[in-house]
Amino acid sequence: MLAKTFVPHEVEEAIYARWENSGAFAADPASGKKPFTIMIPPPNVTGSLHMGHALTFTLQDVLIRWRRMQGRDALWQPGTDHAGIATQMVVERLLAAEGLSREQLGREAFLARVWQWKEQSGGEITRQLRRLGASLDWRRERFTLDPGLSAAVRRVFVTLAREGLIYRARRLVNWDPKLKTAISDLEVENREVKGHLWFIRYPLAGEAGRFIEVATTRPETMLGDVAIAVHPEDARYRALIGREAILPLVGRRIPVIADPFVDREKGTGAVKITPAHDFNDFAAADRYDQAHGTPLPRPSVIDREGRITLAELAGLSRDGEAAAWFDADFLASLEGMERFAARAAIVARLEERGLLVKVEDHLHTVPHGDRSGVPIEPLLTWQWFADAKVLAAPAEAAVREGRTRFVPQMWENTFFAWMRDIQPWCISRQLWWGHRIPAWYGPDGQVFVAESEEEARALARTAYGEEVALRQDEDVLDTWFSSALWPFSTLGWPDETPELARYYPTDVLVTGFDIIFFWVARMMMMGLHFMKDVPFRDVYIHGLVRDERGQKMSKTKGNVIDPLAIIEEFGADALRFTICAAAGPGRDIKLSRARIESQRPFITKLWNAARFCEMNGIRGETAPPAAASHPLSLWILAAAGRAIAAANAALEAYRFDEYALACHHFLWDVFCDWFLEFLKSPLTREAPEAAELRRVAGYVLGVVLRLLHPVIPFVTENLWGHFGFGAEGTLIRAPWPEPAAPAGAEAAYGAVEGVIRLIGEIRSVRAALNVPPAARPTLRILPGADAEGGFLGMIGTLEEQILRLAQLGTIERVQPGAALPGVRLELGGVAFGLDVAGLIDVAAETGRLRESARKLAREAEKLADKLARPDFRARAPAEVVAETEARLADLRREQQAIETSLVQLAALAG
RNA sequence: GGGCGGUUAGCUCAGCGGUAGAGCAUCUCGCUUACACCGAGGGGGUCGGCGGUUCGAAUCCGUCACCGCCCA
Repeated sequence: MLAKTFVPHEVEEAIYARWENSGAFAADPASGKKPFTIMIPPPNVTGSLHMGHALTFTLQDVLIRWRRMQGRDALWQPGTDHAGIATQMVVERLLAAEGLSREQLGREAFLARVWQWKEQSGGEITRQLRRLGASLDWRRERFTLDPGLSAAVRRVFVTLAREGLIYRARRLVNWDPKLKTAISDLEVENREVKGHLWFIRYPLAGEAGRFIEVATTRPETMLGDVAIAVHPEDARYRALIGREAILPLVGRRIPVIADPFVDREKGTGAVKITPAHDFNDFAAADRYDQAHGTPLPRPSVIDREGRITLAELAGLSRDGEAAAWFDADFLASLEGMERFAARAAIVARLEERGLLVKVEDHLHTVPHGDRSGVPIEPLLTWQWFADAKVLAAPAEAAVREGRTRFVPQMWENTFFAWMRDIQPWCISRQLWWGHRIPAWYGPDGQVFVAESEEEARALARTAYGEEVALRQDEDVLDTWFSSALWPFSTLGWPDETPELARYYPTDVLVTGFDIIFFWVARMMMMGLHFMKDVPFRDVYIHGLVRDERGQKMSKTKGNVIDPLAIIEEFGADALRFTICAAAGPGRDIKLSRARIESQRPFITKLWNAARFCEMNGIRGETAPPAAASHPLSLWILAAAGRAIAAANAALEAYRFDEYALACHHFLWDVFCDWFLEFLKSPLTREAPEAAELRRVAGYVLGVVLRLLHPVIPFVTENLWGHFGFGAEGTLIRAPWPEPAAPAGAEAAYGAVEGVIRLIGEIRSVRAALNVPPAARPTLRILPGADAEGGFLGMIGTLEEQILRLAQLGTIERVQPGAALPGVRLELGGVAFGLDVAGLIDVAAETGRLRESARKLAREAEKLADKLARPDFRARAPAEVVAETEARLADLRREQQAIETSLVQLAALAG
C-alpha cells in the first residue's frame, strides 16, 4: 500500500543510488543507438549548488532523460573546471589562517596543498547534483587539470603558437593589483562610481605665468604623463599645439599634441596623456608616434601591487626651466606609496603649489576585477595572447549559416556583436594553479614552445647548437582556455577515440546568457579550429534566477534560496517541476519559496491519483488493451495521445514551460478530474466494463509516469516500481510513450467532451441558483432535429456518471412537444430541462437569465456587425467567415433557449 | 551615446494577425469512501500611451514613456 503522503527524502537517495549503480546514466558507445549528447558546462570546482545551477541542470536533465527514454544513446558529460583564481584564493585563505603565504610555502608545496584541498573539499557540487537528480554519466567525470585534458591544452597551445595565432607581447593589460595577475576583458566589470574630476594647471614652457588646464579622474597617474592632448579644431588650444607644457612635480617638458578623439565638451577640453596606465592614452600615444618622428615614452609609474614606482622616470630628460618645477623630495616620498594614498598626496601637493584649480564631483565608470573587486590598473607587461579575431571568423560564419542555432534566436545578436569587436585574448595569468604555459626560454630569452620539456630542449639544441639551460614560463593559462576545449578534450582528443567520433559535435549546449562569451564563443572557436566542426548544433540560452523582487540572488544581499534546503523540505521533484514550469523562453525566472510551495501540490496530486488507482485494483500495464472499446477507454487514450504530442512538441522546441503545462493539464484536469471520477461508479459496482477500464487506467497511469519522468524523476520512478510497470529503478530506461489511437477514438473523444460540457453546465446552474447540494433534481432530455448522434448516445452510455457528477436524481427522455419545466439548457442540438422547480428562487433565476441574455445580445451584435461589413465577406478567408456565422448561429440558439426559459419561469411564478 | 529585452487579470507569466489564457491569490459553496497540498462554481483585463498598415491588431510598422540588461 502506498503511504498516505509521499515523503521525498525517504526515497530519493535510494532511487538515485539504484540508478547510478545499475549504470542507467551510462552512455554506451558500442550500442547501435543514435547518440544524444550534452556537455555540462563544468561548474567551478570550488562551487556549491545554487539556484542558477538548479535551473540549468534541471533543464539539461529533462532533455537527457527524455532523449534517453526515446531510445537515444544519451551522454551527459560531467566534470568541473579548476577555476585558477577562485581555487587559489580559497587555498590562500586557508593558509592565511595558519599564518602562511603561498610565497613562503613555495610553488611545489603550494600546488600539493591545492591538490590536497581539491581531493578533500573540491567538487562538492558533484555530490549536490546527485541530490537534484541529475543523471550525469559519472563514470566519465573529468577535471580540466586531468592528464588527458592537460595534454589537450598543451597540444592546442603549441599548435596555435606555431600557426601564429598565439603570441607573446608587451602590451597594456587589465592588471588586478590585489590578485597580482593579468585578467581578460571579460573578467573586468565596469562599475559606476562617484569620483571626482580634478582640474590641474600645467605651466606652459617658455611663458612664465601661463598655464594649460587639464581635467582628470586619476591625478596620481600624472607622474607618467607624456603629453597633453587637445582636439585639433579646438580654437581655444589651436595655438598651443606643437608647443610644450611642463609636468609639475616631475619637472619634465611634455608636448601639447592634437588628437581628434579628444572630447571638447568634457572637462577643459585638454587631457593629460598617460600611455602606461590608460587604454585610450596608449592608443593616443600610438597615433602620435605614427605621425611623428620621435616616439613618446611610456613610463610606468605604478607597479604590480598598485604602488608608485619611480624607476622608469629616472632615465627621462629634465632641463633647466622644467627642473624648476621638479619637486625632488616630494617625488621621492611617493616611492612605494599605495596608489590611492599617492592620489591624495599628489592632489595636496598640487594645491600647495597653486596648481589645483578646482575639484568637481564626477560620476564615472571604473573597471574592477570581477573576482577581487578592486579597481583594475592598466599595466604594461609581457603576456601571451590568442588571436581571437582570426579564430572568431569561422565561429561567426557557423552561426550565420545555421550550423549552430541559438534558441531563442535573439541571442545571435549578442554573439555577433561580441565577435565583431573581439579583442586579442590575454590568456596568461600570473598564478600558480593551472596549466603551466608550455614555453621555455633560452639564456638569451629566445622562446621555445613545445608540448614537453624534452621537446623544447631538442628545439633549443637545434637553435643553439649545444645543450643550454632552459627556464619554463612561470605563468599559467586562463581557466577558460581549457574550458574552451571541453567538448572534445573530455572525449579523448587529441587521441582519435571512438567517443570523439561518436559524440562530437554534441547536440545542445544549455547555459545562461551571461556566459555566451566565456563559453559558447570560445568553445565554438576552438571546436571549429581543431575539430573542423561546431561543438554543438543548438545553444539553448535560459534566463537568470532572481528573487521574488527581480533582484539577482547574492550572498551579500542575503536573498539567496538554497536549493538543497528546498530539496530537503519539498523534495527535488517539486523544485524541478517549479523550475521547468517557470522556464519560459528568454526570460529571467523569479523564484521564491512561495512559488515552489505553490507547485508542490502537483506532486501530491500525482501521488494521490496513484493511491486511488491502487485502492481500486488498478495495476501497471505497459500496453493498452488491444480490444479496448468502451468510450471512456477510447476517450482517455485519445486525450493521452494529445498530451504526448503536446509534450513532444514542447520539448522539441525547448519549451520547458509548455511541457510542464501539458503534463499538468493532462494529469490534473483530464485524468484526475474526469477520467478517475468517471471510473468511480463502474468500478464500485463492478460493471461489465470494469476490467477493461482498469487495464486502460493502468496503462494511462504509466503514460503519465513516463511523460513526467524527465521533470519529476523520483516520484515517478517510485510509483513505476510500486505498480510493477517494471523492475525497481527501470523507468529511467522505459520507452517514451507513443500515442495509441484505437479505431473510433476521435469520435468517442468528441462525444465524451460533450458530456463533460453538459455536466459543467448543470453544475454552473446549480451553483448560480443555490440549488442545495443534497437536492437531486431530474434532468429531461429533448433531442432536436439536428442533435449529434454520438453525443446523444453517450448521454445514455455515461448516464450513471452524469447522475453522480451532476448530482441528479434521474434522467428522462421526453417526446417532442413535451414541456421542459425548470431551467433549460441547449447543447449539441439537444435541449435539456433541469427540473429545479421548488428548489430555487424564481426571481433570482429570472435576473440571472436576463443578465446572460444581455451578454449574449452584446456578443451577437458584434458578430452580426462584422458579418454585415461587405469588406469582411469579400476579404476575409472563407473559413473565418463560416466560423463567424456558425458562432452567431450558436449565440442565436442560446438566446432562444433563454427566452423559452424566461417564459417558463414566468408561468411558474404565475 | 549605441544595442537588446520587457510593459497582458492583484502576483508570476504564456499567447505574437482572426471568440483574451494558465498557475497562484481572491469570493461563494462543499469533509461526495485518492487528495482540504482537495472538489464544485464565480468575479476580475479598453493586452503601457499615441499614430499607422489591415476586412480584422495584444499580435505587424512607426513613435513616445517607463523598467531591466549588455556595450561605449
